[in-house]
Amino acid sequence: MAQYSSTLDGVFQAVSDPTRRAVLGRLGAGPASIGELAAPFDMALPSFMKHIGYLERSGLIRTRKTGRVRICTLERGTFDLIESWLGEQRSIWEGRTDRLERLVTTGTVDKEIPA
Amino acid sequence: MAQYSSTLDGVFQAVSDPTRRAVLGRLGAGPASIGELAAPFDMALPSFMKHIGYLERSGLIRTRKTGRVRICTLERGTFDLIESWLGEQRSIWEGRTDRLERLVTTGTVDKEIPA
DNA sequence: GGAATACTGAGCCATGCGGCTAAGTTACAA
DNA sequence: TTGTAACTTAGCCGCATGGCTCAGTATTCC
Repeated sequence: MAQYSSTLDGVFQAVSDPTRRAVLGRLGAGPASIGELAAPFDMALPSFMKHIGYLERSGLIRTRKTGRVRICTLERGTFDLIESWLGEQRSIWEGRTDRLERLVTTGTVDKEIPA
Repeated sequence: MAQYSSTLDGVFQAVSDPTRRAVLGRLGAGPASIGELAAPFDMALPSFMKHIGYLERSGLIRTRKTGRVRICTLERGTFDLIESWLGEQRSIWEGRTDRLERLVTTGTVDKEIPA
């Protein structure tokens, strides 16, 4: 229901777990219910639901409930956060010092999406 | 000394912390000592050293000690792990089902670098 | 040699994560 | 209306993370 703000922290954390990456892979092929998503894993449902929770809070997926079934869909746009961070990193290597200056003075390279 | 094996788990985990991302940003401009790297952060040195440890274990940086100073350098190649994962993800969206099949049967999209 | 610099190691603490079970709740089916 | 299916909530457990302090080691400088 609520729109979760996607942060690099949250996205990278979400994606650092193999179970969650597998779920993202599956959802890349199209929406699926919790039950379908959970099936391949030898894990109790409540445990699996925690993973879904992280993915949703990170903004990488969205879910909606229809009847007694919850359907999950991929939020492809959120992956751009990762890509743009990679790009920034590489642009630093290239020696574009404009951004570097800010980095040295503020000690951060974070770029968060506006809520 | 030891070559650490870079896994997606480790790399994403390492990169999910703002302090560590800032360090990577700084190192993008060239090697630096622990002291130089730690300076911008309001944090005790041993705490900071833990971050360096994670970065090194993930394979994102390398360090060597010269005299009493430890110098850190970026391992740019490790960033490719992230990029290739993004690429795989996108190729699933494109509908290339070869990889998808493996995904559905094994329940994983992991790709680890051989030790 | 003695002091200062630059880490390093040991260990404590609070919180978060990834798993579990047991007991709800809600919708669909018979 | 009585089940059953598909989550959901609550709460427990052990380990990891991110911070700290305090003490130790190893270089370098005077």
